[in-house]
Amino acid sequence: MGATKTEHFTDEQNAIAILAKAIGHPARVAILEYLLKVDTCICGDIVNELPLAQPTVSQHLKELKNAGLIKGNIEGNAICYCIDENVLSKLKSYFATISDNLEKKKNNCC
Amino acid sequence: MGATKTEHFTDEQNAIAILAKAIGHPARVAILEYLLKVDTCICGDIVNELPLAQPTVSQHLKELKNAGLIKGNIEGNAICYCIDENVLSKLKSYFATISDNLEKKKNNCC
DNA sequence: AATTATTATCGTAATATTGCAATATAATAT
DNA sequence: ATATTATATTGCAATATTACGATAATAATT
Repeated sequence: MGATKTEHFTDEQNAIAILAKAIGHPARVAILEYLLKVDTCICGDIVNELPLAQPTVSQHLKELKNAGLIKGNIEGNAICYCIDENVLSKLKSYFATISDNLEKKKNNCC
Repeated sequence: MGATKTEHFTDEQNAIAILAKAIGHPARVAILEYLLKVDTCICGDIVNELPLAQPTVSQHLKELKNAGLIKGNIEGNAICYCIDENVLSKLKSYFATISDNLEKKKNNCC
């Protein structure tokens, strides 16, 4: 035991969980925010921005890519990473829906 | 090694990461969605809704509570859990900001 | 061809998460 | 008081994550 029982949940639940899990580390939040900040997305310097060793950063980038949050293009020598707009738009509407529904209900029982 | 280097990131980055991490498991996504669905929030039956044993569900609830996503009130014998509106509103605006900024930039380099 | 720069992968240690059986706790009901 | 119901905690095994040094892979530069 110890492995997540993915098969018992809906595809949407798993999809949201995968995205949230990928964001669930401050280094990856920092990477996303950095990618958002810089105009161009030539991103070799993410390593310099973060207080982590290069292999660690590379691993975090890989996880963000696996989750679908970022895309990477080979740019000659380096690699150009950037956020996938569509996925973030999906997260935006997911949390908007939940928050708006809560607002509507206002069952302040807790 | 192996522990997250929390101290190197900003408070906001850590806060978002903690929330996202808590949502980063399909069982906890399912719990949130269930809490959203039911009108009242007397929630002992979450265990029946999920394909997991009672201690496992209790643990997931604890993690959601630790992250601040849900609140719990003792309701006589049982416990009444419900989502913290404020925290979800915070997530809503965080992802809305990112998504809207991306939309504005439209630097489709990847 | 050798060097340099950039990113990825491997291997591994430390730590965290997941899941559950067994047990404990707390409130209600009998 | 005892049984019942609802939830939490403990302890533990299986698995996953985090971090990094060492090394590999790839492409540009000299």
